[in-house]
Amino acid sequence: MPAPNFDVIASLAKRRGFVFPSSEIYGGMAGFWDYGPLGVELKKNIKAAWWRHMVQLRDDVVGLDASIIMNPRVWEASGHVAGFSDPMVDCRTCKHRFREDDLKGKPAEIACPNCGNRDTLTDARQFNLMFATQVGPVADSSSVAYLRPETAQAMFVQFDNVAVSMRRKLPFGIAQMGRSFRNEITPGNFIFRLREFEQMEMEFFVHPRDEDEWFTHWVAARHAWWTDVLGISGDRLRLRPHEADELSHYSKQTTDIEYEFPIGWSELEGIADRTDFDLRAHAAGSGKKLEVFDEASGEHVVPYAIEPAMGVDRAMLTVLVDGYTEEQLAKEKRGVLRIKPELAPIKAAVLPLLRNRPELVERARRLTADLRQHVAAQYDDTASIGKLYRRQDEIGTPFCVTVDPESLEDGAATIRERDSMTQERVSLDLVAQRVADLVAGRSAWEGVPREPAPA
RNA sequence: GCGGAAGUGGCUCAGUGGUAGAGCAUCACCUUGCCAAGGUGAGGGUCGCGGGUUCGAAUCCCGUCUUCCGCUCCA
Repeated sequence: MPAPNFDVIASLAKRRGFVFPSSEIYGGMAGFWDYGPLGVELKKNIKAAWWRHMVQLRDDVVGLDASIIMNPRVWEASGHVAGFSDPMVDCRTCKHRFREDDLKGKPAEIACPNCGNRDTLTDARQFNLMFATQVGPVADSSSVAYLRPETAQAMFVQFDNVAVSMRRKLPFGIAQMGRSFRNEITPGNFIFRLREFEQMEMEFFVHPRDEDEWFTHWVAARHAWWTDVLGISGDRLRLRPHEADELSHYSKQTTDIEYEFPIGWSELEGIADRTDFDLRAHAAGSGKKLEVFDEASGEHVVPYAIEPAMGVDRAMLTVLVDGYTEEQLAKEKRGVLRIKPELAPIKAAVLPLLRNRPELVERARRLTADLRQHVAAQYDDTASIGKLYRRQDEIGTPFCVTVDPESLEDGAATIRERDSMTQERVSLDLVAQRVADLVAGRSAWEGVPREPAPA
């Protein structure tokens, strides 16, 4: 079965409380979306899985949580004020659009490269992708500040504070997750391209001589994370090295991790070799040295940064798209969200077989409270048992616990697993622990490098 | 931002000038003994928003917002 279209996922996401259009009752807002009750859980779990792998399991990466608004000089030094903008020129005749810097000459003086007509090109229109705001009571040019278009810069700007306070030597990384803002010309494709989004980025600082092997290491490690931790289908993922002419101004080599969406292969994460571009830029901009002492060579070096950078929202979209399947039943089709238990918003649902038996309902509710001590759990008795299963299948709940009249006698309940459709009878007192163990056991980490690979 | 298409209850859609309908979903009660059973009943839309034409507009016109496709861009 091919990956479902975005509208199928967007529909499910809204209907079941994962993602809502931002400020929908006022007509919405392009490029902005809200995460509903289940969406916030799924997103939180994805972020936790990243942090766990990126920071907790490694002894060479530390975290950072920087402010969204920084001194505007940060963005001047990084090149974003000047370079994070795209002067565009349109052809009024053939409707083609060009980047101004791709044109050979001034728009007013040349013919359209596409249709050949003259006097048809518009003037270049500036489009800075950074949102600007004002800091302080007086709104003038000196109070202009920007919402960060990426989280990365803070890790370069705070490089020295982190290295010194944490007594770091090369190689080491700084990881950060947080909101970024870009005034995209064309947001869209559900939550694929947003104007406000959340990034998870890590700058791994290495000695320049180790650049290539660490780059290779991180490409492999990040790919493994998508398949093994998020459980994304390997055959819908690919690694795509950038051609020389598509590299960013700061990058020496970049490899994208792409997923085959219905809209085509699209970038989920980029692993970029940013060299010493950023540290040097901020050293020059601030006048403060950003370097480390290398004992082996007895020299001060400006480290190279290998950067795995991904979008949280895209990860969530991918988990939904990749996990969604439809099964054709006798007269209806059922949607099933097959996602890793570790990521599921609800780990277990307690479903009484009958709801007109007070003692049964009471026991099931008590079991739910029990489960909540271990995992996110939910109680539901508002439909027939089959329908209750379907509901949970559609939102990705891996385990359903059925309490039946026999439970009151044998003190046991049935745990049904979504993916294997197997059932096991477990003592009521042990259900919570058993579910917790199952969730942990089904979220294996095999194949994911936990230790730094290159010596 | 440009070109094209679209915007009716939570979802999918019908309704093209005369005071909003269906299926599914949701809720309540009854029923229901394991994978979207059944019965009865209920709630929910003024038709994206604003303006105009008209005795009267979801239906015509203008504007606007949003969504989708393409250009473009990136996490």
